[in-house]
Amino acid sequence: MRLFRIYKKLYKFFGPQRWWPRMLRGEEGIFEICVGAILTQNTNWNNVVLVLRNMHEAELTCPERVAQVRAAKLQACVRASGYYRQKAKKLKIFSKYICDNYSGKTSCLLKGGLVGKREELLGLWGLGPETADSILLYAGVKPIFVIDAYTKRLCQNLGVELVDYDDYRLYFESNLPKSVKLYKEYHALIVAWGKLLTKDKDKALLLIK
DNA sequence: TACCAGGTCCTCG
DNA sequence: CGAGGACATGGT
Repeated sequence: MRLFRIYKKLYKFFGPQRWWPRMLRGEEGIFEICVGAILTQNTNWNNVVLVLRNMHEAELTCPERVAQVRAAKLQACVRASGYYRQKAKKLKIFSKYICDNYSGKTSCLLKGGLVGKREELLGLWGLGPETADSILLYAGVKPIFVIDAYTKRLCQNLGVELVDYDDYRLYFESNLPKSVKLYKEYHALIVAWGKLLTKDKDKALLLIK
């Protein structure tokens, strides 16, 4: 298993990543993961942290509050993570979905089937496959492998060229043990590797040889 | 100072 | 479909 061998190398080099990073626990912690997953779309995590702090101060830590807060106020909170009008709208839509269908309990993600929930999330405006899968894996604790831009770059360097998002996902899922813990850690390690790739390309490539 | 960051949606051919 | 553009801020 080549993918597992690479995983072990990355783990040995970078150590445990402890994803998903968050300040809150319990119900609010689950919601915070979903919010972060939306905010980090094509955006540096540092900017996301600024927004999470704003939202915490504004007590926007549950779906009910986000669904009800004035759009202009939410936009102001979200500004630092970029695309702030779109992202405020995405947070509203996701929050309303949780409120209307699951009584505002983001922990609904922990229950039910993976496939059904994935379809629901993908049906929401603003949630594409990576965001939906991040939510399912890290908030819903469901065994689904998250594919991001770095994962595709890793594949490129392994000589694996696929087209569709799901083809990449199934490639990882079918070549690794089905484990939430492994999927969480591996995705986080790939991001760490991706960052190294931009800083020191030779070192990053050597690491996966 | 350009360029990039843990994507997604929309439009047009 | 698929390519191309829009969305936006903060760090280096």
